[in-house]
Amino acid sequence: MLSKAEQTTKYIIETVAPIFNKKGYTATSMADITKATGLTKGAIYGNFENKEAIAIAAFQKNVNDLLKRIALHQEKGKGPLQKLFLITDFYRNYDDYCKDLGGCPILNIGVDSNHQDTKLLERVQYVITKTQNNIVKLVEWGKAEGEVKRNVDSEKFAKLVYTRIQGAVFMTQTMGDATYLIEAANDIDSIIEKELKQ
Amino acid sequence: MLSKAEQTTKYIIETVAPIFNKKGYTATSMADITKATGLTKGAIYGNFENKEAIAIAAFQKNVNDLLKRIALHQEKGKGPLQKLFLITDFYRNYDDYCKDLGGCPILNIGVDSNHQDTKLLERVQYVITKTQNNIVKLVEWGKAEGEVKRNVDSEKFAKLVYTRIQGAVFMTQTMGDATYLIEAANDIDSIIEKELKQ
DNA sequence: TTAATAATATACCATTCGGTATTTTTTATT
DNA sequence: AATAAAAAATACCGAATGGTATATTATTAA
Repeated sequence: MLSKAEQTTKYIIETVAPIFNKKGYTATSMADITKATGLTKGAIYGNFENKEAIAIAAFQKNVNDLLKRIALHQEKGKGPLQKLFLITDFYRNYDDYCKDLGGCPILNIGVDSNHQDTKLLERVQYVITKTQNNIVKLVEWGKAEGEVKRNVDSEKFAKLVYTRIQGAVFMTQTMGDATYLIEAANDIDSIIEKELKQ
Repeated sequence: MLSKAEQTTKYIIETVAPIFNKKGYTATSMADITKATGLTKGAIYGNFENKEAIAIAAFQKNVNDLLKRIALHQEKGKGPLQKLFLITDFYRNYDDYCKDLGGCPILNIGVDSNHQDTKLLERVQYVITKTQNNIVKLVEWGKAEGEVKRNVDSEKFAKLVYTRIQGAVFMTQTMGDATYLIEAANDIDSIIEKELKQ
């Protein structure tokens, strides 16, 4: 059972996560936070050391939710190739997923934290690296299973996939046009078909 | 000849452009501006209506410079295909180009202005649309010259190119790794070779 | 050279900023 | 129900915020 403080901490993070994601670190004020939560500064600073700690917790929350959802979506398939297709499939509806968050946290905080907050930037870099490694593992698993050609450069492929997706995320988000993401997903799928599949 | 005020205006924009590009609209303060320019608020507000006007002028400056450089680079080639290759070639060194600016203005201001400043966002959207249209025109010109296959979807190709590049820009910028941009350029080049070339 | 005008500096405005010490309220334990 | 401990509210801090009215200085044209 969660203590009162733990409940409040959780409530603050959940309430404030989309605000930090939309406005960025500096542009989000303590007033924004107290107003949104209905709590006073005393309550906020009783649960967090400072504003940066709230921002980091908010980003972490958004990312954890995201990674869980991707992992969950992948469970629908069994082999490495099926799971790869399910990753691109997840991003087909990523625009909808992000709407509640106020945009993609990796993109938003990645850009916002650059030149501004090293701690946050490092966390973004960590998540990107981890996600790319997951793709690498799937490809290597695919090779072991005989589903994927042995000569495929898994690292290069993972970079391509993630870069292609994040580009589409940016375009969809700033142009307000979801077709960028859908076309990116289709594009990656056909690369898998043509260049990976054994 | 530029009047005193015009000189000052130009000086302010040039000085302040990288600051807004790095920190974003809200995080850039008037104090940042007066400190960087060595001018007082009187001088700044004598030349600009408000902070937003400075931010817009700064973004416009960064974009105009960028578009000029791309246009200049394209002049090195003659036909439509050569000019297409020169676009991707420009982005091979885009990381260097952006270092003085403090990042890619399209990416930075696109993300920063979303949910924050409609005027700025609209300008970003305009630049993206214009740049994509330039690629469309090159492909169509290529068809007319017989250099490009008739069945190529020029709109789709332009979206792919721009999305692929902006994704690489984001990755290069946040991971501090220029290979993303280089691999994206190589990737697009081989797409041109395989799918566009007659 | 002088007068009109344009450009910049100064001093100040109310408001908001992130943060904190203290008081009050709520919760949990006996 | 009484008490100790935890959590939240209040009231405040100095500094910084964007913006402005006015004073001063520099430029320009007659």
